[in-house]
Amino acid sequence: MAITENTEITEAITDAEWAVMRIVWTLGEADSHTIIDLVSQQHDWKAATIKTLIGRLVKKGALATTKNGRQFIYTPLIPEQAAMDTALTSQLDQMCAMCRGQAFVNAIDQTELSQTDIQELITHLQEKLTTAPTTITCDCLPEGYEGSC
Amino acid sequence: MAITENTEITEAITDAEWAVMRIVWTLGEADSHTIIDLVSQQHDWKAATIKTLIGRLVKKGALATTKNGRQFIYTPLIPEQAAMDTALTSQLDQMCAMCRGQAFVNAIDQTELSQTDIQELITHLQEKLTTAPTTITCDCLPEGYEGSC
DNA sequence: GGTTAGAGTTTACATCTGTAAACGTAAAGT
DNA sequence: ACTTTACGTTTACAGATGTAAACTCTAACC
Repeated sequence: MAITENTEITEAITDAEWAVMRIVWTLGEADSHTIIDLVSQQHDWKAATIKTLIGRLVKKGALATTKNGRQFIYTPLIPEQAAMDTALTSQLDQMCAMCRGQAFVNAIDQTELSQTDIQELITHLQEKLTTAPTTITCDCLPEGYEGSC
Repeated sequence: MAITENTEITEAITDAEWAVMRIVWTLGEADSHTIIDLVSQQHDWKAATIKTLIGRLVKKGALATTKNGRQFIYTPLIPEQAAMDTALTSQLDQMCAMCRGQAFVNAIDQTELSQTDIQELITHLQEKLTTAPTTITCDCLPEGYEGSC
């Protein structure tokens, strides 16, 4: 007797759907009017388009609905940070293991980070350094093949 | 008089196409037989499928072809690191600016990095720290709205 | 109580992706 | 020269995604 069926929270959120989720994550909950209003100010999408995105997010278990009079209140069923982690990690997982470090360097270079963020990253990295391997092997070729990019 | 038409190197590489690109990036160049052979060992795809992917990559300007007898030699037209950066950055760009730091922390936690990588990251971060803002504002809502996630 | 507006649902449709068979053609072997 | 191979191209097709109109109700207003 689960509250929500929660068959599998793990349906990937598409690029367009991210825009909707960000609104709901930030507000905590929102009705469709609010979502449509705010998303329209960021993207040149018709209300109908945003309705479709909301519907798909509900169907894929990313948003919960609570009846409120004639309309629904939408709330996130998956945490924002978890969605971000999943998105980043799946992207990284398909890249050469050996090159991921450099990818981080470049991504971090191009990202505005707060002093606190940076300090936390440094701390984590220093901790990670204590158990880090000397080298990471390129995993672009199948088992048994040599090569590195 | 460009060597290659290079209309726009910026066509995104899809998940399946990454598998092909990684082989070519690692080998520097490869004929289709080699690509099909190696990719088949990593993915349960038919040769025809891999041929399709190669064809699409050529069409979208990610791979160059050089005739060699009855077949082609394929070479990357976009650098691996650039593709990785683009993929990561576009992912990050659609996430809340305020949460990106934490996303990095989590992603780095789940990624194996070499001592050298980590040290380079720390150095970069220490450098970045000198000009970092105290806080990053949540940019999930449209201009003029308050809110943070 | 009848009308209406607006919320959610259905339907639509082109393009992109993943996956693959079929085909045309020229090189390679006999 | 003839056949076979196999490389690249064309075609196929279902499901995902972006984008949006049309439709169905029911709650709200007069």
